[in-house]
Amino acid sequence: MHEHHEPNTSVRTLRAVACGPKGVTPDGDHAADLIRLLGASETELHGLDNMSVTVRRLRSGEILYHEGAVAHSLYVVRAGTFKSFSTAEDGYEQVLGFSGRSDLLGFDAVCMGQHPTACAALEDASVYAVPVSKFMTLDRQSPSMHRAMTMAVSRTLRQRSDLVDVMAAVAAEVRMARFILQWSNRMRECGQSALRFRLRMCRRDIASHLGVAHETVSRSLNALVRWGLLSVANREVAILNFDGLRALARNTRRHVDEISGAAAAGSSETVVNSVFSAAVSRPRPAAEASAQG
Amino acid sequence: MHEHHEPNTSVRTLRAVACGPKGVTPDGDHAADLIRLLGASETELHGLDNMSVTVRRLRSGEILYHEGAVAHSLYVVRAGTFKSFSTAEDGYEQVLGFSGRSDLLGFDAVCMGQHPTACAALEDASVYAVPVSKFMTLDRQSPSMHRAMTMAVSRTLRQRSDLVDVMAAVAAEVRMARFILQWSNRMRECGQSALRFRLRMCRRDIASHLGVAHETVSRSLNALVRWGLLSVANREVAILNFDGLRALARNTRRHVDEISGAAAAGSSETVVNSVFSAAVSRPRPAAEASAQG
DNA sequence: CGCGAGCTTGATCGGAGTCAAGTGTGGTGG
DNA sequence: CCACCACACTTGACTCCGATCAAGCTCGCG
Repeated sequence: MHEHHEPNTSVRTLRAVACGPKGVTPDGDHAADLIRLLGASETELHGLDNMSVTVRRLRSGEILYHEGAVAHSLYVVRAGTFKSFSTAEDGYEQVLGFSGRSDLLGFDAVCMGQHPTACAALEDASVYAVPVSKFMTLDRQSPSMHRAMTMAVSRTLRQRSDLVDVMAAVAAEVRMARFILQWSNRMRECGQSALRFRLRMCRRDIASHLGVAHETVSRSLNALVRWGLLSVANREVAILNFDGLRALARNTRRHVDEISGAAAAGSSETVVNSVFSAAVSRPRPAAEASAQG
Repeated sequence: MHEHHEPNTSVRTLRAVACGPKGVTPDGDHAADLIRLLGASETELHGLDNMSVTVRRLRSGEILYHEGAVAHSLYVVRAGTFKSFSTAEDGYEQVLGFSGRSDLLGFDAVCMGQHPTACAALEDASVYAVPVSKFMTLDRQSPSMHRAMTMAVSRTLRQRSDLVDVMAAVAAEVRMARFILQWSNRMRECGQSALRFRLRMCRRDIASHLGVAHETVSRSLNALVRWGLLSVANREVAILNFDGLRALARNTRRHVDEISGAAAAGSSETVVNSVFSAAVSRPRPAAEASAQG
């Protein structure tokens, strides 16, 4: 299960990749790349030589860090996709989030010195590694880098809220809709198509992420397809009706009105509209709403 | 709904509060207090005079910041309890977390310049407010403060994972058990009793936090009482069987074995043991577990 | 080609959402 | 001090969604 195909490739600097396992790294270049990745200006690149920014490459399925492992570094995803997860005693794996390019990993370890969660690559991937000690004094060495990293941390926190948003939905189809929309947003932020993309994770991981059984993931996806909102082929997903999807995602209650009934009976286009309107115009007084402020 | 009882008291420096017990207090002392609260050493207190750390007091139910509000400051809870939440179009309120003494609030706003979530005081409370701009250059002015704040951010991230942990549980009683345990931990960290405490939030907020209906919160709490794990009187909670509670909280699947049946039939003590053992020793092969690494 | 993992589909049943009353409980004002 | 009200909380009944168990199916890979 946890095979390490080529252990010697797990940690190495970029120079090391090019020239051999023991090469010295031109850290400055890495630091500049990292700043660029994080979207900050690179006006201040002096003093980065001793930043010790290294690159680590991982194969699909490889572990970036284990749960409970001592935290040496923070990571910024350079390529590929990761899943963060924790494992229960009985082996149940709770997926806490998926991370892609420019996402920060491992920061939740800073406060305890060890990683509270594990992280694994879902495909061949690579990350920048920044030693925690370096991060702490980052502001003095490179304010722009510090600024960028701080932003990344904040973004991480925000993404965690998104996860809650997904799990908060009561109906399985709504969870799925929200998940697809979140993934779509991420794709857009990465400059890729927001309407056609490939899910990098298996159904089981999605299930854990959404808090449903993996059979339910299949059924929910199927439902969205039947309603003409999506087209799904394996892990390839295309959004056919963006507004309809968003309307569905807005539902906060279990019963998704008559959507399922009407849509299941009819077929495609006109049905889509009914889904849209039904999901959008639900003036139900929202008994569950608490405006206690 | 959003009444501001005394607008002039909402934001003030401690100096403004000079009428308080200790008389006039310069900002530097605020910074020192804040560092102390965050648990850092206060070896470097110079250069804190222009830190602009202010104190804001809130009444029960008052909003610290609204969803979408421009982010001026970060906040560290000095006293009281807060809830972070986002509001859906239909008025449904999703509670993202509860925060207490020394918790950091508002950091998820840094990456966008405005608060993605709202925050309200659940009781009379007060916070330290640190301007975002100050935070960015904090390391140069006060490394120890910077260190402490960074730790706080990391802790915030960790707490968000805890929330996922709560919502990930399938059975309602398990969610409740995990929630109670988390709250117990917080109480302990604050130096208060981990076995007896008062929930500061209403059932409805708990429900939103756990991702269940508020009626289910009542029923779940009741179930824990019936099983002899807890005693509940209004918002006062006492943990009667800590290990049993933890055993229950470990369940990852819907069916909590015969706990409910056996416990509902019998009464208290011996039942507790059966709950304990039943919850602990469940060697079921965990079909849902994915050890895909 | 065959194996295995991932994925889909079907059948069943129990838990929890929903609706609907009731029962405190705290705050306000007469 | 009590009446009153709004709100928080509890309890019951009913229905239905989704977890669970159980086969098949598909795809990728050795």
